[in-house]
Amino acid sequence: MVAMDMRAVIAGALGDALAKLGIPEDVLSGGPPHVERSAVRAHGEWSSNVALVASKRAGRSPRELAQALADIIQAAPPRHLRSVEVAGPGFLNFDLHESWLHESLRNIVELGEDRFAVFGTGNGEHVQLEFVSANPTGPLHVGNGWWGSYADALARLLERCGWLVTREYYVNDTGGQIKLLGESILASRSGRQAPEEGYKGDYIATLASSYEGPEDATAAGRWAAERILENIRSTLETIGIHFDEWFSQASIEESGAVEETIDLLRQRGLVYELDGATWLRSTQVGDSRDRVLVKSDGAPTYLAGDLAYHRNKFLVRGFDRVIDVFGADHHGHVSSLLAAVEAMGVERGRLEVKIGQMVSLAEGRMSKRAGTFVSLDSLISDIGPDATRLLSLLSSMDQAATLDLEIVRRQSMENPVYYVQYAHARISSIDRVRVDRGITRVDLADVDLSVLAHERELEVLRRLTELPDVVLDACRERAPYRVTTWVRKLAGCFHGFYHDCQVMGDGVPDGLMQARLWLVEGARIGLSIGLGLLGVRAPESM
RNA sequence: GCCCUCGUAGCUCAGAGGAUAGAGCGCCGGCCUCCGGAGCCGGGUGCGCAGGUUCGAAUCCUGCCGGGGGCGCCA
Repeated sequence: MVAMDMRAVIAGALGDALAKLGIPEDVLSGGPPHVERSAVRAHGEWSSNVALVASKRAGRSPRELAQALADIIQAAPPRHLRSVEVAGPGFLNFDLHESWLHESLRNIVELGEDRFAVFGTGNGEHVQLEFVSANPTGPLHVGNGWWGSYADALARLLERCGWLVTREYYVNDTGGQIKLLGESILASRSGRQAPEEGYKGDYIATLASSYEGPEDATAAGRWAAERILENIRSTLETIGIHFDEWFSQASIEESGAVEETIDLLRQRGLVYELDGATWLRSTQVGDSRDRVLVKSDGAPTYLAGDLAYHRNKFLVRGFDRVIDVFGADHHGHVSSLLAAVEAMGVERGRLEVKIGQMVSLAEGRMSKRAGTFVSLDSLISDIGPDATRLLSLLSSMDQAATLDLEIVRRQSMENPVYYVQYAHARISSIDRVRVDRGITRVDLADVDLSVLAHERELEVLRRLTELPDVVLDACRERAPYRVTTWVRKLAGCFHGFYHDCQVMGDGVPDGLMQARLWLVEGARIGLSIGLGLLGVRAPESM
């Protein structure tokens, strides 16, 4: 069954009313009509701007048109409608009877965690999500965790909205960086000075002490990269990030796919030779400068490998859509990638590149040079996996963020992680008390929900009804932090309810207790879905 | 210099064409015969600047100012 959709009910009533006035719905000036939740309670539960956008077409003033629509709707009101009023410049405000919220709660409980706020928008299309993809030359930093948490939460949103998602890590296991890594290992092993620009962390010495392979930079580099990658994998596992595929750059270079890709681009007249190197004429497809594909020493550039990789994604494996999530430091790479992929014949729009902004810590700049580099591992052991995820998903990834660790170290309400998890723990606690007292929850069908009339109760219910919109918006906007914002609001409503409305107790009549038990169950479902999307545990006790 | 991105409360951030711009922290003050006080309630400040589009702009467009990032035969 489908969750009750009040927007559809109201939009339907408006459509019928417009039809009665002889106004076609599809050609309105001033943009599409909206039916949305009122920002202010005094404006009813829902409101619509339809009279504002249709007034020119109708040849009547917005308020006049709104009144005409209101009259028609009043004459045959849809279910749950208490009143419809014209307000402001011509808004229609719909005030609903609380039965709307009671029916919604029934729907939510019946659908449950697995079906409430689930959509088929993606239609089973296959999306490849590439993220983290950090060079296996050192431990992950805080930014990798931040962008990784973003991407993984986005994957969960896409899955809930009907896409099939492959999570993939592109492993830069070849090229100059690996050789440099190997040189650093070899230098450390024999007590020599690390090479200029080489890798110098403690992990280099640790690795070097157990390296028993040949005195060959590439061999040593590959050996070290494998071990570092294993550590990266396990770090990501601790914050709930699991990849379906670890795609090796070396494998694509060795397979001949790079040459095939360059041939493909050459056929389109986009490749030329200069100074012994092979160049991509990317300026012809919208880039700011041409780029080298094959260096004069014969080795392919990172771009060439990446283009072959993207050709593989689209033209070999046939993903319908690809989303790359890169850190801000990969920014310079984006325009050439987009341009070249389009030049391969992949329609613009099938490749999306999301760039995460830089992250800093409130208690000190994060800088490799200054030696204040903070590893993701140390962050996780400091504040825990849940806080690491939630902190990363607190705000938009488009904005450079400052993480305040002091707050999430506290075990109190100021800490958003505790705030939302505690709400869930309280729900579980209520259920434990219920069982201890031998109270049975009556079948929902036999419970009268109309006794839920306290403002605290209604707030929780209203919030719950927003979740489907939140999921859809967050997915479409690629903005998982919107789920976080909602979860925090729901938790807030729940704490307020819990404070003012005792569920079980001497003064609480049986009927009200039963209704409240179901409200608590609804809140549990909403919190579980939200936290699940964020990859944050929903604990039963804390 | 060019490209991208972001400027919202003292701080960290929501709001992304709608009506009176919201939270948390910090600061001040209330509330414990109560399923977990790890909580709840109240108190006030703000859309970087200037134009434009629109019935309506924090939101879209242009310019400027400011922060961050990028512009390698590195990845």
